[in-house]
Amino acid sequence: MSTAIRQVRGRREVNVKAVTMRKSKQETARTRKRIVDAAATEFRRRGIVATGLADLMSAAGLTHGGFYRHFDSKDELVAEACAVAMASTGETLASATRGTTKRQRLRTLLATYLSTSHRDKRHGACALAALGSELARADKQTRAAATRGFLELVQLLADQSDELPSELAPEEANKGALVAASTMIGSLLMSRIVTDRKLSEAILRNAEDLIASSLGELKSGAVRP
Amino acid sequence: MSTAIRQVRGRREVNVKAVTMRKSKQETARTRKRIVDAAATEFRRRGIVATGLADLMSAAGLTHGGFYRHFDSKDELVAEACAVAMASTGETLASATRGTTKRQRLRTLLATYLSTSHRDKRHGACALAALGSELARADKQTRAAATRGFLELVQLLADQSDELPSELAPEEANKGALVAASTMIGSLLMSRIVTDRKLSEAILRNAEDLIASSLGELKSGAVRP
DNA sequence: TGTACATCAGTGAACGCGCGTTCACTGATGTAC
DNA sequence: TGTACATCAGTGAACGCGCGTTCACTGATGTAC
Repeated sequence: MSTAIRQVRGRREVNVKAVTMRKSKQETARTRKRIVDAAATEFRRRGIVATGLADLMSAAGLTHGGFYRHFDSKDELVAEACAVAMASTGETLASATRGTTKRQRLRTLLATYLSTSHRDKRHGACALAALGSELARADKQTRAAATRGFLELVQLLADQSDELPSELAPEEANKGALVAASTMIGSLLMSRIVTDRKLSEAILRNAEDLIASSLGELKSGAVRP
Repeated sequence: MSTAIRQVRGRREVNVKAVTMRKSKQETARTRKRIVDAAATEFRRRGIVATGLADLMSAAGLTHGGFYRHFDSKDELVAEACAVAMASTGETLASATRGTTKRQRLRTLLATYLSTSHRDKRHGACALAALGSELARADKQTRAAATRGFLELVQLLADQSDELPSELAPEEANKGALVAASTMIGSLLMSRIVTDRKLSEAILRNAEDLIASSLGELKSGAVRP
């Protein structure tokens, strides 16, 4: 197969160098992406510090030596993997709410994030809950990626309560969403730590209910004392 | 000094063997406690996986070889250190509320937990926020210790809203406290991850306000729709 | 188009290092008589 | 009380291992003419 591809390239090389080059870069980029994706999965499964580069590279179908053709250091990979993990959670939530009515969206979003399957499928879960305490010690780039992902989650929640009275400052409007996001992350985290199954489920269910009614209240324009 | 102690023991040995033995065990126990305390501090500062036993032992003023006179494995120490860290957070919160009026207690508790100094002084901070994602991957004993600490925090919060209408089931009464505890942990965690100083402070302040008014609402007996 | 050379993604051995754990040893303390 | 022996907390060297990183090498691909 690789021979065939080579021949095709050979025929085209004089006329479409740019395209050929782009194709080559694309293949390298694809490998790089495979490594980042494997990292996003393995870091969330086992933790950042506990996951070695050799494990990671073999999860991506490569040997460890090739790592430094793509990254300057493990830290660089951590930052990228974190960004990818955050984006994939964002997409999961966005696609879960797609096709539901505006009214159902908040409930669907909460039910997805605070589900037992999200709790148990850690390798694909929200990186903030899966890696939180390690992210707090990570370098600036990684924390910046995590911050962006967090703000996306806040925004997604704020979008569900945009029927707020317009006289409220946008900062004020985001207040409930900011706390709701922290509650979701904290609840998912605690549901994983706790050794009692019923308690674990109560944490998730209660958070779901309280956020729904709390943001729902905002939605109907109720003002707190 | 140790010679003097020995002489005293020498004089007593015939009559009070039991006491002499107890004294010896006490000294060993004190050393053991020093190791656990150092671990509780260092784990929270650097993370569990990232902290080596040699670092830990030298932080306790010992060399690494003596570790296994006190513990069977690192995991055993992790579980104990986690329990100690959780207990110390409980004491910090309890002593902060001591001397304040019943009415002020919730606010004081929230202000203490969600303060920037708690955010920044990680080595003495709440283990659930400082070690959360590592605790979720820890063995059963460690997670059980974390669970006990979490439930204590929940109880402490529930105690501030014990003026609830009595017809509510105790389970229902704890619902708000359970979510409030998760919110506090999630907020403290996120305030550490985020790269924007103002955002970090907004996370803490907003959580404080919303929990205060949310549990305060429960306190006055208001019923949600 | 064919040929000679350059590039560079990927391999696998090797680097020094720190990890958790083990062990022979020490010396202070406790025990027995 | 004094003496001989046992215990055991603590030391520091050593174990095998996996870590992040480097490097000489390979071979497929791309480039130049």
